[in-house]
Amino acid sequence: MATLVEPRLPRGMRDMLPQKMLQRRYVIGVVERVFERFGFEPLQTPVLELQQTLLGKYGPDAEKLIYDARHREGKEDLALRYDLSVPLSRVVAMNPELVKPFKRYQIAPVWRAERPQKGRYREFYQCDADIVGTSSMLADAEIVAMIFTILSELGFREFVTKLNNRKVLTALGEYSGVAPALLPNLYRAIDKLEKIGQDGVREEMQRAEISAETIAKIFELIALPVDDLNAWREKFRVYPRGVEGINELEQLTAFARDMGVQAERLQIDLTMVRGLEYYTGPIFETVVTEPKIGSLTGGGRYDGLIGLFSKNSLPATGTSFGIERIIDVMDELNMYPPDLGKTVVDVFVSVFDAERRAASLAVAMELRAANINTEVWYDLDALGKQLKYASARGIPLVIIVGPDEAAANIVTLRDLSTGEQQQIARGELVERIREKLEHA
RNA sequence: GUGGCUGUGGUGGAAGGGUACCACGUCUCACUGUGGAUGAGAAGGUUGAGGGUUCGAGACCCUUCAGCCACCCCA
Repeated sequence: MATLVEPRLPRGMRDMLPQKMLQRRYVIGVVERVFERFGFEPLQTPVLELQQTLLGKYGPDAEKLIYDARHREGKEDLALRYDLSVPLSRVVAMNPELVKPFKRYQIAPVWRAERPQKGRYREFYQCDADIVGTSSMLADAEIVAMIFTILSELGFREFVTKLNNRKVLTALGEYSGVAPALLPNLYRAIDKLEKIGQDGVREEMQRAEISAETIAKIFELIALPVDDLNAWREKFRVYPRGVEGINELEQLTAFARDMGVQAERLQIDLTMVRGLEYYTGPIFETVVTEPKIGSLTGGGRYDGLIGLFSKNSLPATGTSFGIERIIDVMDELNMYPPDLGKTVVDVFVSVFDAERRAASLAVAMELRAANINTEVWYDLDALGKQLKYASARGIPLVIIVGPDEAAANIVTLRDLSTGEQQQIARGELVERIREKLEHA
């Protein structure tokens, strides 16, 4: 006798039951449609990559979270993908014939062995859209405009995209004279400004052994008004990368405005840092402020990444939507459209008795042939039981084919939401049900 | 990865150390050509797992796993 195995899920992973899948499909559908409206095309890549493809791309902290995926007896060193940008870069490097600029989107699971929490899972979907092969700030701006379109269409009202530039951060380090080895610490500290305030950041820097003099210089910079880009340019006069970064930001926001993005939705934040090591230019992060739920997207320009896979380096920029967080929030606030049903099934065809079963099956198959999602009942049970089932499933329409109907060559159509019933001639079956579904 | 909190049948909750209870849900039956109602009944847990203390543990201790929160990091 086999011993029972306790059914359990691996840490940080979850099943998506049908009800949940309907919601996910809705969100993903919105995102997909907008991606395509902006000219992005789908791409799929294997969930496994060679370890060498992934290693050395994300920085040491992130790298620890990569799942090893070697086959017991296999010879290849494999890993579960950690994000979608690195696989994209690999694809672009392997397929030089792709017409540039290459715009693709990918909505697929990635794996990170982090400690799970609400809205943070070890297996989660990323929704990425990237543009490869242009250095134009218009590409970055288009990404930002697209983020806004998607969030608006999902029903979010208040959000703001924070913009910064890696070049500015680099210049900030140069200007203040931080030892290169301490740069990551510096960035980490700065990034917390909003959260822990100036004093907190100062303490953090002191702990990171950044000299008092350096700290003073950094605060001198941070204190500059963010909207006065000229002041920044002035400070960075002898640090051309910094000026370049500022210019890029200026251009990016100008382009975004040309695409109808409201000025107050863009916030240049020279203290915003994104962790991934491969970013080289503008970086962005969209924060939803009402309701206050924090960062829902993150992205930026990574002009060097493809060059790690190919002699022909190509500039690239893109964003990733935190779709899991979006779904969690939409669940909490019930932001799904009211017509998002409980089931995909439109019609339930009841079976009256053995004599009438063939008639019911014929009706069901006719509806299915007409592309109407239809279920039939399998056993010979009382009508009441069948209706109870349809009702519990949330199926909107029920068809009854009993002796009376068979004799008159009609069927009875019951609308479970209203309780209304009507007789329909067999010949008009599909047509009438279509009408009914459209009005629902 | 670090720290804290939590862990009881499918779900939500209850049980002052003495051998698990309630609600909802599920299933069956009745109401028998029509559901979400009602009535009757049933199944389902050894209290996340493992060990210990005790005459005796869901309750105390240890270990472990998981979830949640904070940190880290990030989507």
